[in-house]
Amino acid sequence: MCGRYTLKTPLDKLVQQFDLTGQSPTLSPNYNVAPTQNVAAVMNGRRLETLRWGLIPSWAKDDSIGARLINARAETVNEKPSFRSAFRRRRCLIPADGFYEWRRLNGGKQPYYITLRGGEPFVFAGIWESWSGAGEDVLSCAIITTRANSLVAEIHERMPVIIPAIAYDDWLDPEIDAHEALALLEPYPADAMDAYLVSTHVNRPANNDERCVKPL
DNA sequence: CCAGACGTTGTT
DNA sequence: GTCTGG
DNA sequence: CCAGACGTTGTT
DNA sequence: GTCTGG
Repeated sequence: MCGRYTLKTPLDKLVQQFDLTGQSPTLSPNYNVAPTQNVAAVMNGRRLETLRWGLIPSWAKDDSIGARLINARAETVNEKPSFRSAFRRRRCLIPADGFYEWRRLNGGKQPYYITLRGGEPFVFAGIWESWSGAGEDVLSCAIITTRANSLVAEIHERMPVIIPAIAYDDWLDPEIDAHEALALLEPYPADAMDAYLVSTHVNRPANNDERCVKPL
């Protein structure tokens, strides 16, 4: 799955890499992006916006459900009531430069840091929703997961969907049909990725520094 | 018809 | 809002 | 994802 | 054990 990631690439590089338009929110390097926090997302029109990680369906009575809807399975995202309308009409790209997965072994857990080979920033496939149950509207999002490729499978059964640059426009286009969007949800090639063991420093969401990504 | 759920992961 | 279960 | 709380009454 | 919060 995907429950933590990093975004430490400077904004000017993201603007260049993802053809961002308009005014972007300010970003500071984040080595430990965690659920319920505000995250940067590329919306249709290539505008960078800030959304809460953990999707709050429009019908939710309160926002607490969002903490549990941090991922949506590619296999069912077009069917589940919580995700279906967002998947069909409100897709986004969530920039990152690495993500963490925990490997279970002999009752323990060790975190690994996974990046693209070369360390370039990339984007997760995301869906977003607007919730107006409290005073102001809350925009929130979820990251879509799929089966792990051969590299990540050594660590965990699932991994986030990474959208290749050639598919950015299609993914963001609300007019493409669900079938076309589903076809983009494939595991990223293992031979284009790297993974290494890191310390449990990253376990604590408040820890946000270089030690999170330091090879063990 | 109305009531109640609506999610993923991992573990058993 | 929409679907499933009773 | 992991970390941390999880309860009431009454007193300071 | 289970739920909430980050």
